[in-house]
Amino acid sequence: MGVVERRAREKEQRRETILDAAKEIFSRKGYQGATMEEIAARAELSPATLYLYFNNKSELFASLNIKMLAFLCHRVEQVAGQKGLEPPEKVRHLAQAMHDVYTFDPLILTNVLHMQASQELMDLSPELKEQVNSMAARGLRLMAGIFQQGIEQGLFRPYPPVALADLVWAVFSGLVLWEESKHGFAPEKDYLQDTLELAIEIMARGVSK
Amino acid sequence: MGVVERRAREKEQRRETILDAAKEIFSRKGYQGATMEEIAARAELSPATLYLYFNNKSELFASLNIKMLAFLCHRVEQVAGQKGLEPPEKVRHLAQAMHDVYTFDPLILTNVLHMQASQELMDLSPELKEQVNSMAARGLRLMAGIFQQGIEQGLFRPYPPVALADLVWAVFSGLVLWEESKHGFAPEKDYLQDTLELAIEIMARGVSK
Amino acid sequence: MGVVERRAREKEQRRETILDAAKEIFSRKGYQGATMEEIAARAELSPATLYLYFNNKSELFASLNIKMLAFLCHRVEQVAGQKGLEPPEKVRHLAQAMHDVYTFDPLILTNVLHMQASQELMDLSPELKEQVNSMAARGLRLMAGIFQQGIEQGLFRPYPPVALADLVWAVFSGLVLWEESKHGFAPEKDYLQDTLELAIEIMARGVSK
Amino acid sequence: MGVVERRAREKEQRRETILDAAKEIFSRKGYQGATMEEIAARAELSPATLYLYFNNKSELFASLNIKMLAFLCHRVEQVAGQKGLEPPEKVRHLAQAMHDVYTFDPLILTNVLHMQASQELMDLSPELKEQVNSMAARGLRLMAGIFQQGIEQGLFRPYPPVALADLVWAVFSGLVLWEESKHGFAPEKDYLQDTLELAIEIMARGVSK
DNA sequence: AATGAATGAGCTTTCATTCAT
DNA sequence: TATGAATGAAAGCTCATTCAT
Repeated sequence: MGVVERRAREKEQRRETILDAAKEIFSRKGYQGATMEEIAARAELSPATLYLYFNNKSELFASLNIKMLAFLCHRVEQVAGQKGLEPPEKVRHLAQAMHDVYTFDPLILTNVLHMQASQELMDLSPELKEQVNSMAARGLRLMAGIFQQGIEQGLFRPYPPVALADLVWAVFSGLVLWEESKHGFAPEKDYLQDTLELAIEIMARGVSK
Repeated sequence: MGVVERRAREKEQRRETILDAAKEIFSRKGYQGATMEEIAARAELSPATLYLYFNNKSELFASLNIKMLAFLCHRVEQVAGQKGLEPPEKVRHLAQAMHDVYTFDPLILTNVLHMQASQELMDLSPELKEQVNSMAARGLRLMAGIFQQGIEQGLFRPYPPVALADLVWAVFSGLVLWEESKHGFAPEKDYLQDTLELAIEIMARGVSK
Repeated sequence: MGVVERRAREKEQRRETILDAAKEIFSRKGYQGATMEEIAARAELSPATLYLYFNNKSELFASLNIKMLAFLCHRVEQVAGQKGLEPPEKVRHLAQAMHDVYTFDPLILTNVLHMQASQELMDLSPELKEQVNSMAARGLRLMAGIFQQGIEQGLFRPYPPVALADLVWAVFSGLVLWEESKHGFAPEKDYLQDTLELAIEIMARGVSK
Repeated sequence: MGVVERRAREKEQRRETILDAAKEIFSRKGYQGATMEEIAARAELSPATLYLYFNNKSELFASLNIKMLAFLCHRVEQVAGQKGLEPPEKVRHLAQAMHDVYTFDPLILTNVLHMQASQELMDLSPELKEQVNSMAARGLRLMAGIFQQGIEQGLFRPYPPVALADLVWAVFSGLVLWEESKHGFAPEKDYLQDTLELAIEIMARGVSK
């Protein structure tokens, strides 16, 4: 492995460092509240350096979201692609997968949704925009597919599949927001697990005949 | 009806105009993203005029939230205070009430939660801070009370009532976020009703023995 | 005295009310620090009303200074015009007169000097500008006259009279500034008298052969 | 002399450039009247740049005053510490020292006194506040010490030493204000020297038995 | 490649001034 | 005559972004 390769790996590592820092700051302060300077400080770099890796603030944010969406898609894909699993089982696995995602980073969805909501404001390059959108769509399509399969096998009520995917999304988002709300309302942590279980049941219930 | 009265009514109306504009903008852009200039433009006023009615940006935001919380509390109170209604019925009514609130303004909770999350950053006057917090607490206490009553009557599983109130909150927030997400993912509107029904069932299920 | 006269007197009274309020506020906050709103509040009037009596902030300030200068000139005139008084006596009386002025309003000179210093910045009407300048000049001329007389009678050293008048001014200003400085350095009040006495001596000493 | 050193020196130089510009503008317009934009323009920098060197307007003003007070303290210290000098001589030297300070920058005291007067209004960091106050106190203590010594040796009348230091201060301030007043009254420059001499005599006279 | 330094653009906020009533 | 309400203009300050080194 020559110098070129090492350089490339180093560069990739820096990128990750920055994305990690960005995740931390964007999560805590929101997109508008975060400053490039603060992200740079957390990454132990100068603000100017960030611009060597990302064209501007919104592309940094977008790249972060793509990374997170990729992880989410990956997990959902695993579930969707699992052979020899009945749809109801898959739904359970799906919920578990989403819980994993949530555990991996509780703020994924807050961010992703925010990205979606204000996409028109950000001046992303067309490629990035495309990437974000297609990835989000893919995640939903995968989820919808699971429910669709169940419907086709006559196991699920024929709720329009998109709506069900949205339900997953919604309940999951509930968890996220709920988590956030605790800064103010402060229930005990453990009820998250209870809530998750209920959410799984809802999903299963909502789709099984 | 003297001049003074008309003046007072006009003033109150302006306040409402501003709060409406603020709701619109804060909802779309978030607290940090919204600018006083934009809010003023939407209210068809000059930015300076906003400061005749609100001391600063955060107090405008806080006032908006207080108004929304007041409406929410009012509705929940109606349900909680309804005589001759069994707790399970009340839970159904509660869900309906929250749907009303949601219909009245789909963005209530997004804002309120954001307010809770970043409260420490805003330099609110102590009075306003107190008002926001006590109102939020009151809303939760009312909801918790409904479940508590059910538990005491042996009709509900003894989930800690706070957790249940949080569940309501969480699922409801899910609806909100879900709604938001549609800016990006755009499912059809009507599924909201389905989701709500499911949410009602969850709540009933989660609490009935 | 008809209605017209009463109206005129009332109007004059309002003017005085405003000038009093202005004196208070300008003294405490300085020209730039004072706001029309604060002055209006102190005069128990609306800001708009101030503009019925004065064209703008600087003319209000200028009018105030003219009033104060008038009082100062009046006192100095009394001393200068006193028959049968030898110049050395007159100097003593002059110092006393200035002390009276100072007692009447300790901030006269701070204000007047500020006015002089930044005159070019204020957009005064030519008439007001003229009035302020001629009044200040008259005050100095009167003081200079006293010393001049002494010199002509061979009683005072032939210091250029303007310089001596300036000395009076300077020492007196010292008192003013000194008073101001006490907000920070806080010596006891009574030493003002001592200092004044010394100042009188300086003045007498500086001019007597 | 590495890059780091040169950077540091350049940075220090910029700071000085800004302080010089600030001195000029604050002196002419006063604290409230001066604008950051004007100061920046004079320093041939953008307003934003000022904030790289000073946290805000009041800290810039405070830093300026600290610098000036430091110079003043330094000069007074030299006089106070001079061995083999009788108190009366020291008073003369003190007056000369203050004249030096005045020559170095005629506006030192105008600024410093203004700072003292409105200190409570400015939101300085506690450290800066402490620095300004302790430095001003130190200057006065040094001056008072000189007179105290004379009193203890029975050479001066037992005027409370603080009052005497204040007298020095006051007369000196008179010079400053007087200088200011000339923008309006414009006597010739040279009389400053005469006035100074008289001031020296006052001080000597005021304190010698 | 990395950064210290600089800045233009924009935001919140204030205030002298105006005007309809 | 008096004023409540409104606002243009400007001030302090922040921050994404650039550029010389």
